Amino acid sequence: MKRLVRTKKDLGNSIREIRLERDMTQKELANLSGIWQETISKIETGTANPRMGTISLLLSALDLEFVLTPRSKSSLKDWEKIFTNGL
Amino acid sequence: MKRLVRTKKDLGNSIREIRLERDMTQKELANLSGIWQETISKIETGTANPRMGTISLLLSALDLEFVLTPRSKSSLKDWEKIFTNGL
DNA sequence: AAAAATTATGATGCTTAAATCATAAAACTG
DNA sequence: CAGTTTTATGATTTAAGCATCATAATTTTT
Repeated sequence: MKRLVRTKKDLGNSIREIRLERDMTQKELANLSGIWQETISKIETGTANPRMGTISLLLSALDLEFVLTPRSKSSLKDWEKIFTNGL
Repeated sequence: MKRLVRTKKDLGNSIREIRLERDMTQKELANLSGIWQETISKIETGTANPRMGTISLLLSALDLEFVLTPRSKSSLKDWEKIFTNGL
């Protein structure tokens, strides 16, 4: 399943999903990545606005990477997302 | 051509490449994204460690997105990259 | 080469990410 | 339900991002 990441909310949701798929706790991911559990919590909930360096550590710990691609068309138009919270 | 982004250096290189492919100046990208030209310069050169919010604005301006995927195997082993600067 | 445009760099100020500690809240487990 | 684990939150401190202005260095154009 393809995980698109455009916003910090997307990022947090994806990281949480993947972490859980692997039966990992935030503490375990924290140990692996060198990022604090508290920080991971804030990133996953979308509270934080993490730096690229922090994101890199998490990607590395989860053995993930970004692939930069042209945006796929969304089923929702941008103006519709204003109402559905999809953006 | 697939652009892998693992580090802030990767990010800067990719953004610059794509910007140039589109014959865009940093100033133009700045106007489009709302990020200052000076900041874009620092991001492209890998000097800065940008926040996800900043990255999002650039992705949006360039109509790009990240796809989160398992890491592809590199042709170089990690220890080799230490010598080739590939990391 | 001179002029113009583009990019890089350096400083300041404000804001905030992240480390760190403490603890509260929620979700499991026996 | 009590106890444990996991996750969330809040405060404090330090470091750094980003806006902003100024200007230097580089590249492009004429």
